[in-house]
Amino acid sequence: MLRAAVALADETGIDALSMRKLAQVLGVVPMALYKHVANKEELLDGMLDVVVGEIDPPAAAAGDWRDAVRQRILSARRALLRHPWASRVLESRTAPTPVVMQYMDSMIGMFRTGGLSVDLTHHVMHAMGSRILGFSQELFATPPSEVAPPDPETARQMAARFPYISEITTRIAHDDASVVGSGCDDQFEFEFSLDLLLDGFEQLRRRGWTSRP
Amino acid sequence: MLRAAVALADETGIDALSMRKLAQVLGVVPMALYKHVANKEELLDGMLDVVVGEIDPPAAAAGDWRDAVRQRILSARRALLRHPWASRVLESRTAPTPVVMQYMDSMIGMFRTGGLSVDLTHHVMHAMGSRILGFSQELFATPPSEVAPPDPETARQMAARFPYISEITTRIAHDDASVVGSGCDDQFEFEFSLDLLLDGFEQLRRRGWTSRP
DNA sequence: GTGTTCAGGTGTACGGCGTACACCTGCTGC
DNA sequence: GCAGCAGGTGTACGCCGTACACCTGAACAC
Repeated sequence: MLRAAVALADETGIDALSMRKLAQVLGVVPMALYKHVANKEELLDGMLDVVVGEIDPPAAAAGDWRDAVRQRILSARRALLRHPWASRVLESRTAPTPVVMQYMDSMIGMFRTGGLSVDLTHHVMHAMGSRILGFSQELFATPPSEVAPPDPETARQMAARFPYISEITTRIAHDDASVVGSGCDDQFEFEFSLDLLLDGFEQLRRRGWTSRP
Repeated sequence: MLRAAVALADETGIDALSMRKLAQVLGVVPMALYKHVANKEELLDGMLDVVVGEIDPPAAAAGDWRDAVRQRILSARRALLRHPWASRVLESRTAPTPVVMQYMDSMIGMFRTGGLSVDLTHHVMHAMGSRILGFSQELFATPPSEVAPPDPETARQMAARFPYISEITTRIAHDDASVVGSGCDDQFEFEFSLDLLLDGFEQLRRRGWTSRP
């Protein structure tokens, strides 16, 4: 049932996932689902557990702790990208399931094993935010090639009104003139800030940083 | 009408905000609202514009660019905290309104004025993510004192199952034994990662970092 | 074999939602 | 005096989650 729900959400989007639709796919009456989950929230929790279950376990320790963390987080990212609805659902949750807590715990363990203090690790986890689960909420990530390129007139108005934005967008357009797709390289952006954070953490660790001097 | 919607969401929460309820508050029939907004999405967009409008404009440049950015982002944070629903609604949006774009543009301007290259600024904006608007998606931020402290037995089970999590939570509990409220200091956590990022950006700027060598 | 239990499927119904569509009202400018 | 129009009204549709009472058939004890 959870598999069916995940598959349905993958195919038709999370907004189209209703108890009724899911029941229909399963060839069953809507209320039958309630013998397996208490309510829709619990269904969503279960679906997230499936996704989190797809994340690779921590790699055997070798070299820098940052490599291990990086690798795992990129695995999480891959899982989240396979199920585009998962990040939005995750954001809407108010309490973590045991499966998610298990993941968080092992993630914390990777920092601790890397030599970060309890104190630093705590703040590090906060700083990572949703990145710990492989996604960052890019405000208004534009789905590729959704909007048609604006006509020259409105483009000129845009440039006048939002000079800094247009400075960046023209730079991007120029940079990947050779590449097929236009727009930002989400993977690059994700790794950029991930590495920035991990390097920052490492510097604090070396300095023996503490929040209470 | 937008003010009424914002006030209603502030009081009763975003989930309780329906076109019907809002109409009722305004002493009007639900369909009357559709003479002012095309649909509920547009209403939500308008409400966000109100919130974003509450953010202070950039402070007059003085000293480090980081101070100016920091100050503005903390102002955004205050606005977002006044309207707890705003961050969740923001996350659900797919396209920015002109008001939000204006804000983003001026934010980019602050980085550019600070001496960051177009290239660096672009990635910096991505790295900031939702922090640019004053919030970070803390996964599962626990509302203060929502859950009762678990009985000793389940606490012991928790500690056994999630050793690293409990290591941190006991540390937190110990640290603010003197303070009234327990739990994390969200403001501290926010500023911790904000400063970590800003300092990271500044280092890259000094080094003349570029994504295309 | 008979009766009990129970996991799990069924059918009906309720109250909520967003909103399409046709209609009405009262003010404005000519 | 009247057209135009901004804005409020009433009805209705199709969707949603889910409460509640009911049914079915297999597992099992005796």
